[in-house]
Amino acid sequence: MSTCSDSAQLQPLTFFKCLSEDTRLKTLLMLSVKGELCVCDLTDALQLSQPKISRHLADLRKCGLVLDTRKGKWVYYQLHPDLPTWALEVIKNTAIHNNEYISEALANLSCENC
Amino acid sequence: MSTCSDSAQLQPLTFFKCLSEDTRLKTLLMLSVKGELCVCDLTDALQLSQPKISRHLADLRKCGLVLDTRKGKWVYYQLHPDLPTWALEVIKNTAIHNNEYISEALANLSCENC
DNA sequence: ACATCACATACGAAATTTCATATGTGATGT
DNA sequence: ACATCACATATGAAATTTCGTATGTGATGT
Repeated sequence: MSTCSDSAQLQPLTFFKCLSEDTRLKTLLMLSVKGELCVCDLTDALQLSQPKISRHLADLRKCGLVLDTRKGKWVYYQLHPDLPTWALEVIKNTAIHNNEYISEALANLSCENC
Repeated sequence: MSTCSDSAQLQPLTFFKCLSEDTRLKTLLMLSVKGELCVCDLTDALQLSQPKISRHLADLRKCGLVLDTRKGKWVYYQLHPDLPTWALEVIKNTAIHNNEYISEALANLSCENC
């Protein structure tokens, strides 16, 4: 991912580059299903190292796809409320029709998020 | 693009990797608008070298996103009729809401395709 | 038979992306 | 003041992707 810190309107190519990597795609689909998740939820769900998750979240943040909110020690991520409708629909549409792609990760979440 | 010659069901990650490159994304969006285009239409529209277009079309073909049909000297490409509905909707949804992204390329098409 | 046209593929160099390791930061507890 | 927890970032090596040049293939025309 090239760092796309252009605060301009979301370009389709930028958007799809964000979706073209396994960790980022699963993160976005899970957020669309779960509403919000913290970094440690994602490391549990995806069974990946914390820096790896963190780096990809930074990419998504720079492109404006996710919004982070600090709550005490934890940082919670959600799909960005200002996401263009077409982009949000792509994410939701993909999540709904590809359940098996994220079902294992969702199952790894501790029950408080279920 | 890794050559994804798996004839299995289209995986979301595979699909979005196809959409994560400028030439491939514009090609798919144009095909969704125009129905079918030959290689030379695409070189004209995108102002790119023939081998470059051809290589990306091969990627899209291997992933099952496009279908090619020979008509005399020309090879025409279209979105694959067996594309899952969710994937087709992603492409159409993106094309409709990002007109400016492909408008210049569409304008470069000779009138027989307009 | 030969040339040409439209397109496909091989190959290697260059650019980009990914990732693990190491280090930094800010908030909280003692 | 110090340790720790949850997370962020820098760096460089490795893997992957991209692209131009050169070459191959099949169909058509002469």
